[in-house]
Amino acid sequence: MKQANTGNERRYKVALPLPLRQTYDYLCKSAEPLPQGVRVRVPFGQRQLVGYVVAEANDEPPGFELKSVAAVLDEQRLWPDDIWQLVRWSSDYYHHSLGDVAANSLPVLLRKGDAPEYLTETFYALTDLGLAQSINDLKGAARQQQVLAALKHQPLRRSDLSDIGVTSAVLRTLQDKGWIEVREQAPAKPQSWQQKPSVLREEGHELNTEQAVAVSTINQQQKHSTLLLEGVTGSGKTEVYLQAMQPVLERGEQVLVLVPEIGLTPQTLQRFKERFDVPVVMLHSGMSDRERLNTWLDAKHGHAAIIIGTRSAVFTPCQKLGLIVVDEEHDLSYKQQDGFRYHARDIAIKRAALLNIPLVLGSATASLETLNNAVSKRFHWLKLGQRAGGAQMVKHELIDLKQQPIKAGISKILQEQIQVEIERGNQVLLFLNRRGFAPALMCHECGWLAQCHRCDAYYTVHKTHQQLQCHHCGSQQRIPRQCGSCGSPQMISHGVGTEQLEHSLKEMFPGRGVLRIDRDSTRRKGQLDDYLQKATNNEYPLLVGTQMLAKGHHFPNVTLVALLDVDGALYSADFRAAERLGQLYTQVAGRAGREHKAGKVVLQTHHPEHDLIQDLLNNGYSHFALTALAERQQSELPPFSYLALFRAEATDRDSVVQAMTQIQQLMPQVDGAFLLGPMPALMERKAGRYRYQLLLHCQSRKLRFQLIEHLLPQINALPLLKKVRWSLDIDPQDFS
DNA sequence: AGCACGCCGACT
DNA sequence: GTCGGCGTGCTC
Repeated sequence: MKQANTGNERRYKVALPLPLRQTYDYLCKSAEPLPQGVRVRVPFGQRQLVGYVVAEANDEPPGFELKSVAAVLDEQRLWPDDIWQLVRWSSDYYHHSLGDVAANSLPVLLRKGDAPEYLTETFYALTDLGLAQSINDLKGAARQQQVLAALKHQPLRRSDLSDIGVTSAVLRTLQDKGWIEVREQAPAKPQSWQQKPSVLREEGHELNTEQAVAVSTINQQQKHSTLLLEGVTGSGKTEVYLQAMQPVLERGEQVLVLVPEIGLTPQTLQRFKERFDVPVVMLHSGMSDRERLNTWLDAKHGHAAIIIGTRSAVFTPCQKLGLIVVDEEHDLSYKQQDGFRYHARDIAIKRAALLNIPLVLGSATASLETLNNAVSKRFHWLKLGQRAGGAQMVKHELIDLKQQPIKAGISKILQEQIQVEIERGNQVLLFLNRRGFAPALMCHECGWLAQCHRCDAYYTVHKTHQQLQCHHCGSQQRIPRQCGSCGSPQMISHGVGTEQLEHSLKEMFPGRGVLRIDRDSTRRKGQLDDYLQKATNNEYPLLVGTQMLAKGHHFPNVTLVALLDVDGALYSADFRAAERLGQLYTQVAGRAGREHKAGKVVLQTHHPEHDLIQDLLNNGYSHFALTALAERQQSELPPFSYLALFRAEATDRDSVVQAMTQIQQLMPQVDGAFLLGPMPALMERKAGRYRYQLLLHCQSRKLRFQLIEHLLPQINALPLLKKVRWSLDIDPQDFS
């Protein structure tokens, strides 16, 4: 073996997990050059960081003394080629620090420098001496006899032995005799699933024509292609996924399934496990760091056949990946909203292209980006129109709030309809996207509204805690007894939130149970699952909830769903608001009347004549979305242009505006690109900071890339940009 | 991002 | 007199 100090000293470019888009040079002695991507522990200022080798440096060395790598953590890079390429591509595409992208793509323990190994566990095993013992010679020692018998086939964990009643004393005795020994080893992995005679545990369901076409189209793909599987709730998307996965698994290839954050339920996992006799693993936020690393290793080494996970799972290495599925591809949780602002769906598409494998995007309410790709034939477009299992189609109704008496946000007509349904023993689901008791506290005498001191927003009234809360910065205070302006004691709440809705429903329908599901009522761990279970079991006739109730849950007994207030989305400053309302409406409609009951969806609005609403209700999401797409084309918005959003915030307004103006002035005049702003964010002041934005529109991704690459070094050289907090968002989804 | 250095207010 | 607030500047 070569001595380390006989190696040559080389200089390396190292990417660090910082928001800085630059590498740092370090020296390292080794016989062979370090491969790209290898983790190194390096001194950085006063601390030590885990960095990633980018390349051996061959430029002019800097004029100061370099530090040396403290430890080389890997012999080879941790990522297989496709993931390493994906990491590099993402860093370019999002103009984000390579070190931070690399760190984000790894489980926490690897980020911190741990070895990419399963945690070893303590096992007890027979020694050669122990193996030679005749068990029958131990007639007087039943426990010892039991241990020897148990260990005869394989080593066991301490906990396995405890389970069969073995005490430490017995083990000690056997150890002293030299018959058993303690071994540190990784847990045994099951026999490789690729060798199994059949990957199926149970046969698939019979497919309708559309499903069968979808499955066979997916299975015909020999190389990379993206397929949009468009189907309303209940049309049997999951069954298509399952049957499309079967031949992939039979070839011994893995499947990666991405799901939205809250869509990751035990039921999802169960469905896969019931169908396939292969190892299924899940990556989600509830797992410990160690569990996540184990799962990551299972995927990388091919022990896991099906890998299900949320956004960050798109970077999970796989030994032999054959198919990627992105379920509910329109879901916002695929876009990371801070730091490395990537979109997991887009990265998944890139990954499938790199691996030359098919990718299925599933949604009842495809995003306009995806829909446009389907329309222009870049994606295969597979449609499931029928509701599987014969569930009946839902009816819909618009209630014009202008002509209605309203109580706690519920119109008279709606109240009557609720009454009818609950008397029949059915459940009713009411959506209101505003938690708390009321969205404002107002003085009855002078109209003064209690406003957050740190944000451009009103306080929300929370009666249960007797508090005013700001939903934007989290500040809270006691409900004042007097008006802050005229001193009048007549303070009244203004508007309706879910908390008030719950109270009012209890008064309107005495003796009927009301279950409220929102962030406030489900704060405790496990509470959400518990409530969802109670809702599914028909324990409450009345269900009240915010958006979090809209996705992925099946309430078979719900026959009436109402969106209490959709006006906000109709005249929003955010050009995506209408698309989201269409998605919410369609998702919610899918909640009503499944199984064997007819369902109805009711929308309450002051603008029943609004084109968007009319289109949505009369022609359905697809038509609505195509109309919206045409409008986007007219106004050159995504997906017909490519956006980049510069955000900046600081405690004083002038610095922010000036900083943004300086960026604006750096921007060259180019055909096919224009810059909008500086403009204040939708909420100009939040948590005591002023926030401004600059929006870059480009005709092509290439132009956007070039412009930003041109701008970034200049921006970094501006002194004022060091005084404000700024960030860059590629393909922004949210303009708040 | 951290972490240190630095210069101004309420406390054992 | 000091502890600590977060503004500013730097990290190979």
